[in-house]
Amino acid sequence: MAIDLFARQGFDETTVEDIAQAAGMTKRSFFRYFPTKEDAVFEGIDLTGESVVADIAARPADEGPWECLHQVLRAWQEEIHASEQALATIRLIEATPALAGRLHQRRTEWRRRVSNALQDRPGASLDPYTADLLTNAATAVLDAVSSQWARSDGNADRPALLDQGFYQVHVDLNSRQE
Amino acid sequence: MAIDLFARQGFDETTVEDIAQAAGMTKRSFFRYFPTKEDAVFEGIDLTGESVVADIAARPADEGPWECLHQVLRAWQEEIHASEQALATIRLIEATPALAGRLHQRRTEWRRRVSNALQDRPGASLDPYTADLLTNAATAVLDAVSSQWARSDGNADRPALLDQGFYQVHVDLNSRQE
DNA sequence: TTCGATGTGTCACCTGGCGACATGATAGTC
DNA sequence: GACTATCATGTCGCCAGGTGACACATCGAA
Repeated sequence: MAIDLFARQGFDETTVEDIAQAAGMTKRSFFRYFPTKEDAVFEGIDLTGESVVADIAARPADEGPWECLHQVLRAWQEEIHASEQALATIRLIEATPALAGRLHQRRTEWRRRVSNALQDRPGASLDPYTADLLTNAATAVLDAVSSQWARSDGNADRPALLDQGFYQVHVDLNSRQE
Repeated sequence: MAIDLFARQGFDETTVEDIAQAAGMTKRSFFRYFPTKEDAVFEGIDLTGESVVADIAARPADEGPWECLHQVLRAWQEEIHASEQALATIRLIEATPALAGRLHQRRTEWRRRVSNALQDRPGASLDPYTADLLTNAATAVLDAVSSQWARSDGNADRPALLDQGFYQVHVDLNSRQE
């Protein structure tokens, strides 16, 4: 709904009242559904990654954390970006700094939880710094995948890109350099 | 100046008029110095990385891109975070989503330029995706360093953390998995 | 029917941010 | 020393995002 308006006339140029009116409600009501104008863009997309944390805990304990992230994120983003509007949404986000910022805010929350989930895996003995490195590196891959996917006008194979990214980037666990 | 106020009473609780008044100017004048309220926090910090791009071009051509990033960022962040207020600033940013978002916006610009600079290095034949992976992975390390440094109350050795991060994370250049 | 919960509209308000214009200081020229 | 262009700043008014308080309606349970 709101995304159509944003895509047509731009994010900043679309007021909350416009969106609300188009949806047959009041500005005040809009803010009862969405905490901010930005969040209307992420409507229906699970960015907090409830499932991700659970999935991490469910992976076999003898799997390395990097591979674990790889498998979980592969499943997760396939599910997320099955949407029709994915390309338009990504383009919109890339073109709108405020949206990129908001996405990052959500991701920050998400990363904290993922980082903790990694540390909590049975048998894992990760220090917080390494857990952050792993988590941040994973989002680095995710971001690169999104960019490349948008660059290809949505034609690239997202899972393949993700796999490639996870193969090209690795994270060592031993914190001592040899 | 503004950071003191933010640190004392919180970012949202400090209005632009407060800051302006404390600085002996008008609200309107404040916005002539800073494009947004957030930017007052980053006062004096070079986030656009003018120097980084130049430094990348100046590194020896036979150096791998990951090592190149490592060396350049090592120098860069030593310069940046020599400031007294660095810890307070990082804490403030971590506690204020809006600031984290704004920082990320700046970083996005920065990453685009760094990614291009990597591709433009003499002798480098990086595809855009790999260049993005390298750049994003580097910021992943930077972010983890900042978090860890804040976690240690500013006692950790930032350059050492950066080195460790760059050793633990690597990025392969060959895009084919073997 | 009555009651309470839930959803929505209305109104008023604060704040960040911008555009337009006025004013004052400052520096440079004749 | 008077004149003027320039720049910084103040003043005013406006828009839009976001919140709190309150009223009203609808609907299901008792």
